[in-house]
Amino acid sequence: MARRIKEEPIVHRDRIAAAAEALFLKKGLRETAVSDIAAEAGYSKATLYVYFENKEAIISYLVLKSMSELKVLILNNTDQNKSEHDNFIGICHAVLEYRDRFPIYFSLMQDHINVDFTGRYADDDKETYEIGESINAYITELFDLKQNAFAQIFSFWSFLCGIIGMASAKSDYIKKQSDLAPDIFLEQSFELLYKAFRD
Amino acid sequence: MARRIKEEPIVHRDRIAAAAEALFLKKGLRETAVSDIAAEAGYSKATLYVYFENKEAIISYLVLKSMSELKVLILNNTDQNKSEHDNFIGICHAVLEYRDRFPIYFSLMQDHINVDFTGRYADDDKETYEIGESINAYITELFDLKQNAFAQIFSFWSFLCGIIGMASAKSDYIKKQSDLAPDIFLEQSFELLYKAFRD
Amino acid sequence: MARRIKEEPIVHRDRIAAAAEALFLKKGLRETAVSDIAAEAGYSKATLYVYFENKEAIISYLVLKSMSELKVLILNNTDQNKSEHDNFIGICHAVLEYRDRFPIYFSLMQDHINVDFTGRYADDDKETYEIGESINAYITELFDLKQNAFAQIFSFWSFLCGIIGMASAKSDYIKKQSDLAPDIFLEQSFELLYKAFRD
Amino acid sequence: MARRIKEEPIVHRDRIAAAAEALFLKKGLRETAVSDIAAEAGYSKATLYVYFENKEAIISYLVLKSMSELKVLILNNTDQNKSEHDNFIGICHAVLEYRDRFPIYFSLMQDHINVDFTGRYADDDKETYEIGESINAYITELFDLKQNAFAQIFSFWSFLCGIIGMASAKSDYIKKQSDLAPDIFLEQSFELLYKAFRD
DNA sequence: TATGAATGAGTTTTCATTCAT
DNA sequence: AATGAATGAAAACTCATTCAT
Repeated sequence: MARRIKEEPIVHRDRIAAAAEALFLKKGLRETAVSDIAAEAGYSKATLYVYFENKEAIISYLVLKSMSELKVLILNNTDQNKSEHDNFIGICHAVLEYRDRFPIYFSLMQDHINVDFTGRYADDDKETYEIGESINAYITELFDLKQNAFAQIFSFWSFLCGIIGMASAKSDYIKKQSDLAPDIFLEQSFELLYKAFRD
Repeated sequence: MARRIKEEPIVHRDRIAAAAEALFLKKGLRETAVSDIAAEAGYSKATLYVYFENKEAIISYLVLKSMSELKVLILNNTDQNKSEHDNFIGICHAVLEYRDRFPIYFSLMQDHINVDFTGRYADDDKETYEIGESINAYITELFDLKQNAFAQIFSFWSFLCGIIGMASAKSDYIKKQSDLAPDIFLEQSFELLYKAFRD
Repeated sequence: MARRIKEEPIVHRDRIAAAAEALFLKKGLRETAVSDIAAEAGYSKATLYVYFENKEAIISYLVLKSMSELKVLILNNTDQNKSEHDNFIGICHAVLEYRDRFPIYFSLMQDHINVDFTGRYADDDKETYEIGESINAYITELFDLKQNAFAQIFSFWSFLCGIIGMASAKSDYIKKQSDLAPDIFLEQSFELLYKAFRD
Repeated sequence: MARRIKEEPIVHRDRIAAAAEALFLKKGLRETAVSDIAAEAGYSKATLYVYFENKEAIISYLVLKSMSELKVLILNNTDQNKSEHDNFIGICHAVLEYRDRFPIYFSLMQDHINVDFTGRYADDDKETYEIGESINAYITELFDLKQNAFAQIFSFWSFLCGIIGMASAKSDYIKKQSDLAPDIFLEQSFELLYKAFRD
């Protein structure tokens, strides 16, 4: 292909990451070959390896970027001046928006956010972890959690990811069995969840 | 190998499934090759294809069997004479036991229990679905759910699978951040969840 | 390709080994790809991996076979009833014949005959080693070596492989600088070497 | 084609060659990538190709330089006033030192010193050849060889490289089978070799 | 019914080399 | 004089699946 004008490496990384994201979404992680990503991004396979150590590093990079966006989404959907209830629901909505923007990473999260940084792509993974922790710190402050802050937040995330993940995976089933649009169903579930955490 | 005395196909299927289960558990789904399963089961690779259309069909069969066991577990952990709270926690424990027995299928559940039976291994998948429905019917009766039975049960399953799945995936993280053993943490979460559903 | 009549695995292994040998000779070890060997042998690449664990295992097998032949060559070129001098020269000739039959393995020998059997293809490599030891034992007896048998034999092999290897690699140079045909030159060198070992 | 130019380029060539040598020594020839050499030398990969036609040319250059050092080593270890025996052993030690300094090139020698100068890196290879010839001339004079000078020297080199190469490659084997440290073993072998050449 | 034999279609990764600037 | 950017070509190896017997 035509030689490119000199660009910052980050431009290439982002172009590759965007192509990878599109394909992961369309075909799944394992089913997307490095050569597919290269073709989609308009580079040769070898060039990918100039910008990313390997396939795993592309994924880590993508997870990191999505985590940053999740944080922004959460900040945008909450406000110290709002009620506890509204902030709670705001976070639920942030995660919902996140799922719409990054359907892949949503299901990845469970596997990719680890405490174990012994892997090789530790740089990105560690940063991802730290953003996650900063989100948790923000929530702790927002709700003025005292006791058991960690356990409460961890439970909350688990429940929330559980319901959003399942509702996404089984939206047809929900439609078939109830008359609720999946997102209406989710609104109800968020309220249910709120009951678990208030007082 | 020596020709076997004629046996019911189901015997072969179960033998193969048992071998597959052991290997999936030890090495994971993708990492277990069909030839590994054949060797473990004492058949030739080609023979597997006599009893199962392909690898995916083995998984479907296994999911079906595990779903049956989940139902048994739930029946064993609940009792019409117990309190609502105890039955609620009983089901949570049933799923916990299920995760201990079938860690693989637990994480598979989200992907494998579908309403869409247009696939090729519909027979087993449909049966799996039906067992699931019968579990839901049992729960509806047990808690005497009237309004919104489906939505309530679906939410419950989603929350429960979310918390158990996350706690399993991140047990190290939990240990690092709190002083709770994962299963203690889960007990607390189950109680939290109970708050969401009691009136 | 047409399905083959059932044959013993060893037939396939030998067919593959023969193809590999021809290519190693023509193009060198590193320059011969597994797919070249497969094509030459008339199998698909995947089939090679049915019969050999990997490329290295093909080489080990080939080295083993050549070592067996070397032993035969040595036995054929020596005789308890002959003089020490004739047996000495007989072994030199055996190695010369060996080089003509297996030019590749001759240069491989230095790398492939090890005491270290920690490798994965230990089976063949170990057998190779044992044949080597049996050759050494035979020579010890043939020349009635008492003291320092090992050091003497090891020196002898080293000198002999040195001269034959160099003469093969530099036959043009020899022709250019002297008027000797390489093999005449070698005869003289063998006699020179004999002087080193006779008392 | 290499056109020897000016003064400055040689500085770059030497810097590159030094980096290459260090890496070849540490990781081996094939295992050292051109990009490794570039990084070690502090140039970009493309710049290497300004100073050397390709990787092979770097090796040729290195072989040339090592050949020069071998000559120095030989001169330092011999002396017209010493006995024939001492000079013989002196040369053996020179090669031993050479192997310690350039383990890579030692094993390369057999492949790299050719009479065939039709290759593309003829300039350096030819010079290497000429230094080799000058070493041979020196030895011819040192031992006052008359008849068969070439054949004697060639045999000598072959035996010597054979024993030193094998002793290096199989030092573990030597230790296992005898109680000799490899270099003690070599001293004995040098004496053995001397017997072959004295009248 | 059972299987030995074979393979097509991949997979990730590496690296020497080129060339416009 | 120097290089950033890009890549073609190849490498070793894997695995689910087929089919003649």
